[in-house]
Amino acid sequence: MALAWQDGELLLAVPAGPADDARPVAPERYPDLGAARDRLLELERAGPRWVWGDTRQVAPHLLAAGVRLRRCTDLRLSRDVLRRSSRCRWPSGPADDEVWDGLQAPPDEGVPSLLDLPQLVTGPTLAQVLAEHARQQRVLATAEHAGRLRLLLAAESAGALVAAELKHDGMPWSRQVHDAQLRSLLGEPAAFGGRPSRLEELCAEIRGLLRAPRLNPDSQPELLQALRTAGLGVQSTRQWELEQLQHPVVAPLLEYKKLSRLATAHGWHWLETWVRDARFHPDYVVAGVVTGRWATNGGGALQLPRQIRSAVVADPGHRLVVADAAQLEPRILAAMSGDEQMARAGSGADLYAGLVADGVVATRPQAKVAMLGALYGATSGEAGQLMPRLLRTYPLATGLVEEAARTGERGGQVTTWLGRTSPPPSSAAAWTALGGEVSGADLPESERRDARRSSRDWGRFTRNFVVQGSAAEWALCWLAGLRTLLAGLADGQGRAPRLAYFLHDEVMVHTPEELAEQVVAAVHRAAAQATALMFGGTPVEFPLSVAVVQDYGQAK
DNA sequence: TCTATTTATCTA
DNA sequence: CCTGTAGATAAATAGA
Repeated sequence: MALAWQDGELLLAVPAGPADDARPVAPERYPDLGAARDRLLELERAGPRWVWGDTRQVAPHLLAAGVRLRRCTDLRLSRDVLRRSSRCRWPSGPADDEVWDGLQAPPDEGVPSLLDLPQLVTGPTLAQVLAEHARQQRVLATAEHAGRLRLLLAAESAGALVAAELKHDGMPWSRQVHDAQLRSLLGEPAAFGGRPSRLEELCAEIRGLLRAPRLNPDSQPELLQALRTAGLGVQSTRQWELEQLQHPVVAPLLEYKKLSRLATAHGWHWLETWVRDARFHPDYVVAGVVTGRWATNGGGALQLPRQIRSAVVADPGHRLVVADAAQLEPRILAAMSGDEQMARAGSGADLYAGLVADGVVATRPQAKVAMLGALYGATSGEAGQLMPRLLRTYPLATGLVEEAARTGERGGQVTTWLGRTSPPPSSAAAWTALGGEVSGADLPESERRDARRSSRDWGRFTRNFVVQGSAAEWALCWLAGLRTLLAGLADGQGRAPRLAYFLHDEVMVHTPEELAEQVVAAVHRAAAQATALMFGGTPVEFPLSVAVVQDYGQAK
């Protein structure tokens, strides 16, 4: 069931017979989405997987028309995965590269309407959509672990639908609570974009203490100069370095920096820009991070400071169900590597407590440091010291990330559980230089040192890639499954729970109060489904911490 | 004057 | 010998 915008029309290719019947069919043509709406809903009843070029160009208009389709294949996202994956061979030769590589997110001009669609949308033609889909199916037919790749593409495409819905539905946001919180922390806002009153007070205090009456504390060079003139031998103005100092200016300066950050990143200007109709409408970028995590375009949705989370308030008669996957990355590592010892350590709700029980470390904070050190590639400090025991106790789990690191250091590429492959290292020169040692023998020492360093840097990247990327896949499967389960829920008045937020390993659902317990159950079911889909009968558990709250500030 | 980089701080 | 991953965002400043 393929769909494309072409020459100002909506074209629909509906297969005449069974899926393997390749007879060409004449496309159905509609002048706009409104005209096609009833036909789309009729076809949707059979539960098809819709195929289109780019969800960003289709879903906003479907949502504006009140149409929520269940399943799709986003050919742009699928193509990006398949072209890079080491589990399959992308064919060489002409492949409409310029069409697919040039796809841009449509401009964000408020709510899309039914009428202005054809002008806004430029994308692949229906013929190009069908050709690309056929190409991807051929590639999948001969792929290794094709089932995993298909799961990844389905999850990624479902994620694209979720991202569009999150933006459309928005996150409940209380201007009143946000404004009150800003006023209590920052004081009165300034009329002409100047500093809020509390920041102005702190600025005056800092200027007095440093005897620098014209100092702008937002200017790093000016501030550094002023600190040195006051006799403080600092190298930077970073928080951790300032904290070491014994000087009356430190306290107001640190407070100024913290509040200044809040004012500029999530202050009144942010509120005006991003919140309308009591909803925050963030612009998520699916697979915007190389590891497959999501990114955002403006609005800072993935960096909402804890200070203002209490402004996320459920509507009257509603609740927020906030769930996060506890210690997701180490558990993913245990499942991927089949490390039964680590699986046992994670059999309770707290994997770090399990590490203590295994005698690897003495305390829970040490367990956390050691585990993160293994995932990130720490070699020194406390994490480095704890590493030998971790390696000995969990040889399979730690072996997997060590191997990924070695591969990266050699300039190789690594692949996640479902099949997303890391990019090749950027500067080929560094690898030949390192390379090994043979060809690099006549290079100056400084260049060999640079090469060794970038080799190790890349090793840390590939080490983390396999775990972060596979965790992102689990989270995507969880999210997609939850979306499907939520679609079946509604209260007596036809009100439905809606996904409201997604943050790497955390989801939020905005739901009518009487459905809250069903949503909690759905969140758990979706997690169990994600685990089974990805890892079959793994002994590794993926516990959630779930809270039903009135506002986001009450969660965690 | 406009664009690119640096610095700092926020998130998992 | 090296000194833990992935990002976004804004303001100030450096450079064309």
